[in-house]
Amino acid sequence: MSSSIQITLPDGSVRECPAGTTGLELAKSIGRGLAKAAVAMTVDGVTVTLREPLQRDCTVSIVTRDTPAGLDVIRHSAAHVMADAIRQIRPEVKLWKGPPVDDPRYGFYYDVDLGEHGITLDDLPDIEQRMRQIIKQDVPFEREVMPRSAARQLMVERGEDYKVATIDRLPEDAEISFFRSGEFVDLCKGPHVPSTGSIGDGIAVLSIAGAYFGDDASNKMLTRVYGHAFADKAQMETHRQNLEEAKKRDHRRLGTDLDLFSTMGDLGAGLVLWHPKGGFIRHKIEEFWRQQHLEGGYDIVYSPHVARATLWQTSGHLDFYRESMYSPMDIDGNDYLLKPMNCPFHIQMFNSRRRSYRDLPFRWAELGTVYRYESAGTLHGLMRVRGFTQDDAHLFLRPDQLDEEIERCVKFVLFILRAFDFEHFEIMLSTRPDKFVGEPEQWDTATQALENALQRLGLAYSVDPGGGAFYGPKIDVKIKDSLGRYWQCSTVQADFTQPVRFDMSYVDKDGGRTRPVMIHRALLGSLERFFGILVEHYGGAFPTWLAPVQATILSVGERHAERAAALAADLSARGFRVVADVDAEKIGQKIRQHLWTERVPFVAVVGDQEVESGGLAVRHRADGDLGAMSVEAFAEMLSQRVAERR
RNA sequence: GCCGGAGUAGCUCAGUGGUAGAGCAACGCAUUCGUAAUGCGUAGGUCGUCAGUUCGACUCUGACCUUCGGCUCCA
Repeated sequence: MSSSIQITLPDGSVRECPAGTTGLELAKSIGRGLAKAAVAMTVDGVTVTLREPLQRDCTVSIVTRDTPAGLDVIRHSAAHVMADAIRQIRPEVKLWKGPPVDDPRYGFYYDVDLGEHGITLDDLPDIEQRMRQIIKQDVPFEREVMPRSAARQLMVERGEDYKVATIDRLPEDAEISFFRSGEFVDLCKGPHVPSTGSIGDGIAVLSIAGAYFGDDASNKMLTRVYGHAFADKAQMETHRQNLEEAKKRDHRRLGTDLDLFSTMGDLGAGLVLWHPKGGFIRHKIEEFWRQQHLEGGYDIVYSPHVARATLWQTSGHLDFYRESMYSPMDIDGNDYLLKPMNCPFHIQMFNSRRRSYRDLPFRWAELGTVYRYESAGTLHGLMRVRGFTQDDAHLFLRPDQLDEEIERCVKFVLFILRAFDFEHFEIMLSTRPDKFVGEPEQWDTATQALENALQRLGLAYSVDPGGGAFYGPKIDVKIKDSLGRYWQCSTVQADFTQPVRFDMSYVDKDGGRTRPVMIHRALLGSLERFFGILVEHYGGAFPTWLAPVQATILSVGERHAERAAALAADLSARGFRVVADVDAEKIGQKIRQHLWTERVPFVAVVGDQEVESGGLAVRHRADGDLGAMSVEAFAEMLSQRVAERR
């Protein structure tokens, strides 16, 4: 204690302190404001609790509550306090784990086992109330290190079976630490805030769900309680508002409100009805898609919805994914299956005649409707369905064409997504799974080709080890929905395996037979899912080029009805989607109806002034009042927007 | 598939062991109005489905279907 140590701070300054100085003391010595905002500290790169005494020369930065690292600590501590609260209400509870999570909806959870009588939504306010009490009591979080036997005994005594199991699974040399706050003690690496008061009042207990012990579906299911914590109450309030806002943008809500689609019960789960307005938007998406493919060197092909089981036997689907396919139907004594993928058909097209190296690459694209028997519990609006249309394409290449074509595909993906105003995606490189076909060397080559493409294009990506398809590695692009969930849309997959299974070949320069390489790729992924994401992305307010109705002409009074109808007819004849509203309603009501409720991009008002001038008073949903203009000017404006796809 | 909610009018929801209500939307009438809700009226429901308990079930019980929040899964 007598000796002093040198502490280097983030600004480079060095402080001389007595050895054994704690983070709390250090923070106080730097400034009161900092001490108040401090929740943990990073010592030589390792984040620890502020109660930790500093014994050696080191570099220290104080972690404050408003930083991502600080919030992580607050949320972790809040999880402990929540477990404490649940334990006070239900002493028989057995705890499993309660980490902070990186999810926009929730900050942390705790998995608990409550035996016969789980908790219900009605219990959540009580838990939150109890948490607030514990926070108010400002109980210190104290770290304790114990030998394995003592740690085990403590958990056995407290009936924490899951914690005992956790201890038993810790490696031999692991340091076993606990954090104690009052009566509550939990096996934990930490770090935690110095005392429960530091968590603050920006907390909430939000929802409950089931979760498997050990994240393994063959294990018992426990109760997961989700909560959130922020640096302060105002941020928690903002978060609640964001959740409300996201709810309003939820594609299922908007799909009903705007009459875009439905997934009504009698159809069967996971099947979608596209209503006229949703169908029209899909039509525009498909139109754009076809045009871009034809311009991009693709050919458009079609294939049937069912095929004989033998085809799926050859492709390997029956061996690998039978349980994800709809049951077979008996046709003339043969089993037929609904297609879960389009690739075997395109391969059959390739094999339908002799191919030359001169013809490659083939780029064959299809909007192919596939059926997959997804588990009932995973179905979700348009995002996860059982019948959907893939914007699929298969490229058949000479091996030397692989690198270039992969790069082309990835570029195409980005171009298409950007056309729909998506700028933020998550790119993932998925490598060889445990269950795979083909040769490891081929996998390496293909993985390298994918990685090269990402690097040449300068794209940030992460690696998902073992996340590849059974036939090859892939690049996946995910898009975020309004609730912060990521959904996979685009995919580019290399495949050396299907060509072998289907014994594909082309005639090479020297007259010999060579095996082609395949790329599977989808840009939008599933039209259903993409549409769902698009609805949320635009909040139902589709840009002019996609909007089912681009403009509504509103008559002010009865004497303007004829003129309004004529203008709508005129603009319709020019190829725009324009209707007139000549109801005897007030203009404010009509504006509200069309611009805000139905989210039509433009309204144009026709009253005495406009009848006289022959023009329109135009207003845009987002850009506001655009003033009076002639029909020609308005038509020009619409054309401009459509041409620019906005 | 698993855990836990929910299903009443087109939508959002209230309601009770004795065969149902509100607001918005729809429709009709009146109003003819200048940029985010005009008034009055009418109509609309086998209370998810099927069984069971009961004198009687929308209400209680069970199964199933659908759906919501997660978990597992996602070629």
